[in-house]
Amino acid sequence: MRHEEPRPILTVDVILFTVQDGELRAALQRREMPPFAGELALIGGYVHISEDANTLATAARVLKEKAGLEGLFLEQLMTFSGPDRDPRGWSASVAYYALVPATKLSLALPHDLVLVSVDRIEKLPFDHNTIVATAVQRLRNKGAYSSLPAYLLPPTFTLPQLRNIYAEVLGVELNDSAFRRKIDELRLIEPVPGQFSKVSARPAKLYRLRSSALREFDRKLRMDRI
Amino acid sequence: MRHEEPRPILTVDVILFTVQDGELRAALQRREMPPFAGELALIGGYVHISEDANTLATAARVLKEKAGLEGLFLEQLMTFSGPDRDPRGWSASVAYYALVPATKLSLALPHDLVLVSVDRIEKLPFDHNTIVATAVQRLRNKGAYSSLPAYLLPPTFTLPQLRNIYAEVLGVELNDSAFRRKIDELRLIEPVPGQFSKVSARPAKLYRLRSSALREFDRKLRMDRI
DNA sequence: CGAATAGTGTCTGTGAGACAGTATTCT
DNA sequence: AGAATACTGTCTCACAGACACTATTCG
Repeated sequence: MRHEEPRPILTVDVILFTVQDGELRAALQRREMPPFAGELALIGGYVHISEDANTLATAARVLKEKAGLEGLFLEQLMTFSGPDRDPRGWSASVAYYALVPATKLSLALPHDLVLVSVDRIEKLPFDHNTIVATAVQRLRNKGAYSSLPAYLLPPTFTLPQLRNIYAEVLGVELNDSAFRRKIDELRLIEPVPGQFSKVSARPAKLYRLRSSALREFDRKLRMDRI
Repeated sequence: MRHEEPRPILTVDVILFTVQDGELRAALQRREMPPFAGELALIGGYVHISEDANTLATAARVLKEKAGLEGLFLEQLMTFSGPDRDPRGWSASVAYYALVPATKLSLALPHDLVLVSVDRIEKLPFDHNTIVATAVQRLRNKGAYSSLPAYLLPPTFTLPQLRNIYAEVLGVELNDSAFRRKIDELRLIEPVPGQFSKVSARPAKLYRLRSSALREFDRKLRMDRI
């Protein structure tokens, strides 16, 4: 019997993504407490068994308490574990990733949050570099066959904006007419009647997601031959 | 500060899949210890922080100790958590799924393991019904665009066997010539020179996976319109 | 008017389903 | 020979990329 073994530490980490200035960026926060106090790391925290219904609730609470953000797309990534990832001892961290439109973020960006391009992230404490890399991979992969990138846009958006956000997430250029055809077929979005965006040369129709739920396709949007 | 809060319980559960008699089945085991002693449940156990390098190692150890199986395809599914899923208190279970060829299993099926069709699983303790349902969904989904179903076959197999295992995992019939074309294009497999299977009317060429790693495609094998 | 961006129409190559037809073994 | 299963060839339709073309606004 090994009932005497201490229990592992259980934490939650959140990778908060946004697209800003045409770049996919992740939010990092300067740690207040040890270990690694003062260093930039993922937003995270302990599971509070007295108040959290599950680790998803922990992630949502941590996002609210530490970044002041609510109502975001939030999904479990995977769990990272081991004896050495945290100096306090054998630990497991359930990682979540969240998507926030840059517009929502710019209203009130918390002072201690830094947005860093995912291609320019320095060495982070714990195994946070691995976690971020895994999250980026998941986002790029899932972005190619789901409505996921749309959660990086405000509730209403134009077709060029949608195409650009997909292109930025996937890191490729997208054929405009093929993209329109595909999005049309999939019936992902619907026009907002009578509304036009006027930020560019010619006003563009405004659309919104037809359903707030994440939807997946059966083919990838961009099918680069391997 | 909440340092006084007790830590959550951390366990690992494994959904062991096989295809037997043309059915996708999951392994269940009668529990020796409370809670729910004597009931059928998923194979699982505590993380042993003194010996497990991470929860993947826990899953592999549990599979070996409780089912006598090693060297299987084994991948993390997701983590399930909450205050009520385990009567012992707030707990998190990192779920893994494993694939085993029926041939390997029939050599020495542990006495206390039961294989149940995933369509006929009764009420299980904990939240194990949810875990199994999630695993089946993942297997069906990922099976459609990866070499995953091949891990349900022995190291060498024929093309009809491969087609059947995909069809059984996906729950659909597959067009034979389209399947051959696709598998050929993807270069997933290579012939084993001079080897033939003689179980059916006409001997069939034997193949093996070209790489032991899981490979994904950019299109689903079967594209049922939604 | 021309620049810039939004949106449409059409040609073409490729890939997948359907299915007929051929090959090889067994009884 | 005929049944059963393995394998191949071909026709056709649908879909995605390419790209030219039209539309609408602004300076």
